[in-house]
Amino acid sequence: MDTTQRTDQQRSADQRRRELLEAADRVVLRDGPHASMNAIAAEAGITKPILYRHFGDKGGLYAALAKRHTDALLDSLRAALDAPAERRERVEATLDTYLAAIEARPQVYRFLMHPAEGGQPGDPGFDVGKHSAPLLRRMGEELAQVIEERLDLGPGGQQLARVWGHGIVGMMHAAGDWWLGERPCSRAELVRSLADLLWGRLAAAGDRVGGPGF
Amino acid sequence: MDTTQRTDQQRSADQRRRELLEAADRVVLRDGPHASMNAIAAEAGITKPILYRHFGDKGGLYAALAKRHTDALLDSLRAALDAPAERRERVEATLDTYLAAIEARPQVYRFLMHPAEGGQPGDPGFDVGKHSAPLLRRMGEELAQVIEERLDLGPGGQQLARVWGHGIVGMMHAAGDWWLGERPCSRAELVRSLADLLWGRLAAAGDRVGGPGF
DNA sequence: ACATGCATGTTACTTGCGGTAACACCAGTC
DNA sequence: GACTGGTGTTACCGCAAGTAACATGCATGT
Repeated sequence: MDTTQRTDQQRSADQRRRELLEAADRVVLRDGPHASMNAIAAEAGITKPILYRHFGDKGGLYAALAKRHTDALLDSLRAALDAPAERRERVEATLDTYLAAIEARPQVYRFLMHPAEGGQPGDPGFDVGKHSAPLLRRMGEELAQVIEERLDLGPGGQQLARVWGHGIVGMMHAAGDWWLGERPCSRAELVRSLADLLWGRLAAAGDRVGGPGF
Repeated sequence: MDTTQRTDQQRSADQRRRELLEAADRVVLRDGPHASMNAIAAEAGITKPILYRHFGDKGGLYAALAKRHTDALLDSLRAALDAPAERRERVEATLDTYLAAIEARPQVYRFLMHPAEGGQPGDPGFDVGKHSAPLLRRMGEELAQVIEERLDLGPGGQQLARVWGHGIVGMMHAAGDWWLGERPCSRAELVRSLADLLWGRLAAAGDRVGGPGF
């Protein structure tokens, strides 16, 4: 077994894989998550079985595709999270980074959020929590880690950080999703409003005249 | 055209529709969102074409099904939101109501959150925002309305309330989804942590030793 | 009584997609 | 020149969505 040959083959295989992923990317970007394996294969200039040899099944391809974009987005977010500025500014930068990303490529975003597969055909249907958008989970965990590292939350802080991580990510996601659909305001306003929410303005707001507040 | 006859037919049709929906409910609860039209028809003791006559297509059936559960859940949430207590207590009650619901029937919850269809086959693929879980949207709008009605948020308050409504719902959803999968703590603890987040504890927390905070 | 609607139900089909089996080609290696 | 391993193909299976086309029960109008 020659090492150089093996390396060459490996490199070429990886190269091929990357090409296939880029083709798949184009198709998903054009057709949305409904893209069929046939269409992807055609875009790549080949036929289905090759895709299956490389990625196992559709879930595998989608997972690989999702990983690429998720990694890229997470890198951006980490950069915003690590910027040298005070807390509020960092939070706003992170929110804005995420929103800018989904605004720039809504198709990709939509694909990442709704893989809509994940469950093996033979599953006894009860895997809630595992399949819902891995991107959200990864972002949640990442943010949780940052929070836990940098904030002093007292006893039980680690768990609190995880809850907050997932909660904040979910807030960002849902608000972004809604905003992307209705565009009721500018991105900057949205960022500001969300940061205000996280800064406790909900608790601080006064009651309206006429009854007890929410 | 006799009115009584028409009414009778209508009533019977509605009755049938309800029966079909309940059968579909059972199947979805048992098999998850992968339930096939054949399976649902079999459960109802009939065959496919009848389902299609009643609901148009699978999306129609799923939409009808989702509406039932969404309405039910929203009623519960409204009750929690309207309880006679102070703001923090209401928020906690609302969070707890939602979490209790998804905890009690994860299959239903999962079905509601991942319809995974929605787009017409002929769509020119760019309807981001419309298809992602109608339940989240409805809850967001509902909460926004409550917030706007009861809180004095100053100028731009209406828009702020909408952002917050969707944001809070998203936070609740994502945290609940994660919690349901990992069960890292009790429901009460989760509720408390999320309420703390909304109450500004993130902004108030002190930096950890060794560097600027998040 | 008989024909006319009309809703309800069926069987049998088409279409399209995920996934696979079997075969063909084209390097390099012994 | 036979052997091996990777790349590629065509042709197929299974399954689920969705659709004709036909059959039946039951009220009505003449």
